[in-house]
Amino acid sequence: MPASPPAIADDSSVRSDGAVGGPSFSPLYRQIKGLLITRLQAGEWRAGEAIPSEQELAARFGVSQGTVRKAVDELAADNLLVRRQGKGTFVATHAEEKIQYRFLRLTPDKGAEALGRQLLDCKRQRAPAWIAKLLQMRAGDPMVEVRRLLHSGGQPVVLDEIWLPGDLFKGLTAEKLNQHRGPFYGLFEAEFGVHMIRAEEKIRAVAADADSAGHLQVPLGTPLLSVERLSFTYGDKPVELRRGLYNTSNHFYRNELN
Amino acid sequence: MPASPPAIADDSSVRSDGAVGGPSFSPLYRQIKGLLITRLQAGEWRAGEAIPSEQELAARFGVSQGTVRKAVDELAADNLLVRRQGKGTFVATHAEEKIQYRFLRLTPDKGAEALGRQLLDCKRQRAPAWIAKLLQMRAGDPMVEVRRLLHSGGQPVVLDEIWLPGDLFKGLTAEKLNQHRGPFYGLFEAEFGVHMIRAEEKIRAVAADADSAGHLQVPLGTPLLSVERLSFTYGDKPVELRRGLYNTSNHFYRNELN
DNA sequence: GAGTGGTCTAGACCACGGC
DNA sequence: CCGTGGTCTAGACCACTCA
Repeated sequence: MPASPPAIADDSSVRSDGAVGGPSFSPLYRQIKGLLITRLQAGEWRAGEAIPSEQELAARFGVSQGTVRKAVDELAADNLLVRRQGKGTFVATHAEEKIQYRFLRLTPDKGAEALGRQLLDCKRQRAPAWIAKLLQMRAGDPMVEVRRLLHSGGQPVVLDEIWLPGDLFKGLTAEKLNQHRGPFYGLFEAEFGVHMIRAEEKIRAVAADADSAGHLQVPLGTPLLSVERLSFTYGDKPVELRRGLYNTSNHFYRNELN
Repeated sequence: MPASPPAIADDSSVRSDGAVGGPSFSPLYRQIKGLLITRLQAGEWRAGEAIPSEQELAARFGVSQGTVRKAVDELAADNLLVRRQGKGTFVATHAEEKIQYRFLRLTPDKGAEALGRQLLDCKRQRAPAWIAKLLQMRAGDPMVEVRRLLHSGGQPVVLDEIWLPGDLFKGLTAEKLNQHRGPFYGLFEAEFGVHMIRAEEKIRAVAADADSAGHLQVPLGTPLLSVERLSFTYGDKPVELRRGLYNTSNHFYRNELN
């Protein structure tokens, strides 16, 4: 194929012109990236599975391997895909990763104790307005509410409240959550096909109230880290709201700035 | 130049072999990247200035433009360089950026008030052991200590303590800090040639003590966000330690997870 | 040894910015 | 108009994994 202007042989309408009023230009590799995201979203390949080789994708889309490569490069940089030389390119997963809890930035001051989990509660309710708004639902829509504790070295460290859209997590029960090993996000992928690919957190310092002080075994009024997390799947669709209270007397929240 | 194995025509010894005991392999573009970092570190191009064009660098290093491109791509991803189509590639700077305070993650709950600064203190001291350790100095080495407040809408929001190696910041005085407009990091680049390119933060919730409560105008014991930041220049050399206490009643610390 | 991703090259053409 | 970075292609060869 000679160096013809961007045009994809597969499907979906794409443009290469700079027509007035539009996004004005989208390089080929971004269009390929978009197609791949669509496929991922549709569940064409499951979490942890390999996607087709670059050669095969190039043939399928009617572009050169280099163009597919650049699309895959970006998806790997976005943590949607994982490249493994000699083996292939795989759909990123929260399960079976060496780093458990990919989104949890809590670090112990010393040591590296594994975290223990204790489920407190799991019930279905109607979404209050403020949660519905963040999850882009309507107030009163069905919602799942989960409460749990994370322990480190026998001491409770994190009290989490988790809210999920009811229609996406239909069969979710306390039993399922208890049976499952590893992070919830692994379960969400395997059982409900929901991939968390990105999240935004808002962090504040707050004083422990009666409930949190009780669960975290600290005096009333103890300063705690409040971490409000909104997680997104493909297409920037919010699918989980979480509010964690962290006891930071022996742990800290680690962050890297670039 | 035919497709000969990696070998740089410019200078510096590089290897392409997989000899036992070494790092075993370093692609050409990474070696180029290393050379560019060396140049940046040496101050060959100042903050905000353009570096030579890709063609020129390719000629200088005796590699193809594509290889230089990949090196520059990584440096841009690391925020050491900024690409501007049609204009050139520039050395990243904390000054004259639209986003002031590149490393400050504090966000107001509503509005977007500009931050006011108030210098409290600037004195030269001898480094205590714990600071010296983090800054990779010896205890007792000369050190500059700065204290300042950040205001938002007339209210104090952040109390910062900043520690800098004395030998790197020789002429730093309260007067200089007060005269300067914009973030300290801009001044550090222009006056002392010190570029902050990366930082690590440890975040905790703490209770306001007498000093911080006074400066932030909150009751004693108010929960505050404690943000300890260690900043690095080229070569992962730590050059600034900072401890900020944030009043999070009307602001939050924003973070993005990928 | 076959198949995968990873590197390097060379050349053509496009988009953008400023003269 | 020219020079810059940005895209796309085609082909060669290298490094890694696994059967």
